[in-house]
Amino acid sequence: MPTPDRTSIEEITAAAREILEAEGYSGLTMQAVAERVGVRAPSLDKRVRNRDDLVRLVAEATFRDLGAQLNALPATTDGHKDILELANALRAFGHAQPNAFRIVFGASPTTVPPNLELIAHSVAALLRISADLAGPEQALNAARTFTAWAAGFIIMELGDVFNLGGDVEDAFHYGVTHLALAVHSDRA
Amino acid sequence: MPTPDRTSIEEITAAAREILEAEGYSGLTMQAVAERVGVRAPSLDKRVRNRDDLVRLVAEATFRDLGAQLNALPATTDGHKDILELANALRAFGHAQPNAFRIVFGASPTTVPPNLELIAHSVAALLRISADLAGPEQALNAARTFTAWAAGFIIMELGDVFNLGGDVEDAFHYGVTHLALAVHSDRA
DNA sequence: ACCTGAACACCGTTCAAGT
DNA sequence: ACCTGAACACCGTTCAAGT
Repeated sequence: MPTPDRTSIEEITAAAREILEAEGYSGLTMQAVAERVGVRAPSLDKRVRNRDDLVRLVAEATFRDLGAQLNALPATTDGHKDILELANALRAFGHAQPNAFRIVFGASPTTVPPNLELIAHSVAALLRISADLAGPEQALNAARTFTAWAAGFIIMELGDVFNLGGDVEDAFHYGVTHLALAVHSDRA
Repeated sequence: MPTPDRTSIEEITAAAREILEAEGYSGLTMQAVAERVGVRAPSLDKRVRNRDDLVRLVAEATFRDLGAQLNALPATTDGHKDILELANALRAFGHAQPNAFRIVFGASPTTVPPNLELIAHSVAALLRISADLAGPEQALNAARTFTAWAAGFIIMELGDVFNLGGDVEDAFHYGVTHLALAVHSDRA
């Protein structure tokens, strides 16, 4: 006799994301998710292979949201302005969802890379701006330089490892403007 | 009747570092460390407050080693050469101790910042090179830009999140050379 | 077909009891 | 003074039993 479903992948993922930010990475337990969606822990196994799989679901959903936000930014003809806006948006995203941000950028113990088309779509805006600044030949290198810097900065900021004083806000602005100039210099 | 010590903070820290790299962050358990140093888990409590404290010990020891390695690099009069060597050394360190590297740079769930003098000593070489390239005024901003980029790049590389093809080696070299040019440009 | 309780092997942490 | 076993409250995961 079939039993009606009491939860879904979507509900489980949403619950996991909330718990991750509220309770931290170690607080994201199968039992906590199960309780929130109203089932017992073993019942999650029907939709989620194991805890790593749950983390992967969170990472993919987060990455999708991040890509949507970055791609929705207005595109101007000024690459320097666009990259600053993109950096600010990425930073705001990291501050809003610090624990998910760490997972997406490989900083978490568990990392399962999302599928290629999701990646390609999520980095579209960054690649466009990078090509605009650095030229098509160096677009990927420029995009990776931006991403590495921004992800590293935000992860360190969230981890509270900027401990030598100075203005962190100023350091972020310094970084993005100098990076833009650097990757642009090849085209001069 | 006093009992002779059967272990020490140093031995515990060394064991923890080995286990961290061999078994991953979640494999770094009090029980595993206790077994390796030859005591029962509760006995660790005499020297280590809790698991977070154990992680802090690992982070500090790792940071100390990293600083020593970076400060031991030969200093030339060519800031561009020096920063490339430093970036390469940092990357080699990250590849040799990926899990500890993540903890040091705030990418891990638990982050307890080490004491200030340890930080100041460990980043001495980087600050010298940054001042050489960007001038004393912008040395801290330049150092933070370098560190954020390098840490982000290495964390992403270790997390295997560079999934769009291209040459990752080339991207690293592109990044460090363009960063050096960018922070140097203010002095021109 | 889905969900459950029970069970198992872990984990960190506390604490009274040993030496 | 240090170490231990026992205990407690967790955790992920498996699985036979229920509906």
